[in-house]
Amino acid sequence: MSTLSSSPYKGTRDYYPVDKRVQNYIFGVWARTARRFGYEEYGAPLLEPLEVYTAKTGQEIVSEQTYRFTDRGDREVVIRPEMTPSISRMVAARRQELAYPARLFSIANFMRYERPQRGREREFWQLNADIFGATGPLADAEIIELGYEILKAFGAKKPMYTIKVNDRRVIDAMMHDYLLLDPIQSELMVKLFDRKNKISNEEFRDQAIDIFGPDKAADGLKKIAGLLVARQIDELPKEIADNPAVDELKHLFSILKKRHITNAAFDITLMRGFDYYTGTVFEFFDEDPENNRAMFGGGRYDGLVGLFGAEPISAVGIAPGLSTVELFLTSHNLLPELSSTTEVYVAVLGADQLEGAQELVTKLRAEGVNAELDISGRKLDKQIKTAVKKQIPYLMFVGEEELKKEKYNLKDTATSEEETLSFERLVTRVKDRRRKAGDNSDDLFE
RNA sequence: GCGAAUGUAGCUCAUUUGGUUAGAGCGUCGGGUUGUGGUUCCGAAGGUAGUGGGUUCAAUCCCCAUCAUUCGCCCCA
Repeated sequence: MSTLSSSPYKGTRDYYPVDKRVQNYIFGVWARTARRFGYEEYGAPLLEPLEVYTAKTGQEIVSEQTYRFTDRGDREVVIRPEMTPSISRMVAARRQELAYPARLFSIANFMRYERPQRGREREFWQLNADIFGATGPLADAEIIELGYEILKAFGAKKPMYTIKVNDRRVIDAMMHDYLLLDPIQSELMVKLFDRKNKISNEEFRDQAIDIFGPDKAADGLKKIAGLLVARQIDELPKEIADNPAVDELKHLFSILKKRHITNAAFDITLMRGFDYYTGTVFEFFDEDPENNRAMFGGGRYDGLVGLFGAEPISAVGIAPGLSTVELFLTSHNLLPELSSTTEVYVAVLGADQLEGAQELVTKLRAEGVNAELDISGRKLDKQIKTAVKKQIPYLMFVGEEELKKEKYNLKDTATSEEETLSFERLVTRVKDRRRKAGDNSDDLFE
């Protein structure tokens, strides 16, 4: 007889209270920032019909990287691997009734059948924030600003990361009008650009030659070299600069500059997928040498809502992931000490005082204080150790004398400071701390 | 899907040219203190060495398979 394994399914994580605190902290910052920008929360089903994804995503991705099954009614079903198709479906379904521009966000979990790696799990959590029904650089800038403000709310400084920006139409112009590539070559070249920062210049050159073919390689390489020295939009070659998207990009950067988002820059090598993006694309990059990676990104996808039989509705969105943000916060030492949501641990001095302590805890709870009572009857030092281990901010001692005088010793478990307070003062003290700490635990559900 | 490394107590690691009962620190639990922890002292529990098979008189150690974790590739909606 074999024993059951206690480890979680491959690529998934267990969230014990200590982990859940971190998760709730991050979710709380996401939700608060999104609400501050006027976004309202929505929810969508965990399962979607297979067609929702096959319509717009590469076949390989849907068939090999999704959790899919046939339900009892012979329907092909997929566990959602992302939110964008679901929210596009929802917007299409109510396209006549929604008030535009519609600003929507959700925080949800997703599953992809992939090889787990650092910062990439099979089950993962994301914030999705999107604007529907607004075209142009103002909407694009707002979405980027939302990402910027989220990182600011975590305490991130501008030098810690950069925001790379490009435009799908600029990419198309570059591949088609400037490099004169056919669609198949373009796709390969896009992937090659995507890998550019991961491979050596020699490898890049050799693979580029393969794509161009022997006849056009020399000319093509010269053109690419010209592109790569262009760090500014103004330096782009004429064939690309004539594209209307370039003016919009310039406008976008001028808006970002007015918002003091100075760590955003044009990056011709930013590709970011190629299936449903139609305009601006962007990515937030961690600049820490230990964790130099794309954190999250987003872009404009004006064609997706129209796939659900409705007239097209423009859309732009951003999707930060939990594990990459957590890695960023950890590598820059931005994660705060998070204590228990329980605020007061009531230690009982003498087993015969349990009844009086119980009544007191009930009173605390009635005042809205999160309070836990030690019912173990153990010695005092054990009770204290338990409270400290649970990282409960306050410890309250209840014994015969305290109950008689109605004065209680309240100990701050972090500083060891202890003071004697009346019940009312004690409740005020606990609530003051809560306000100062900026309750970050469960306001998601307010 | 491909390549590499790793797998010994809850955690971090010892131990082997293959040889009695696999050790330590931290942690956990109990006690020295009948009202104060994060600093002491004493004691205890906890392991079929990831799992399965093979070689051998004998395997934690060598070989094969498998699973898991980590790193890289592919991919990354």
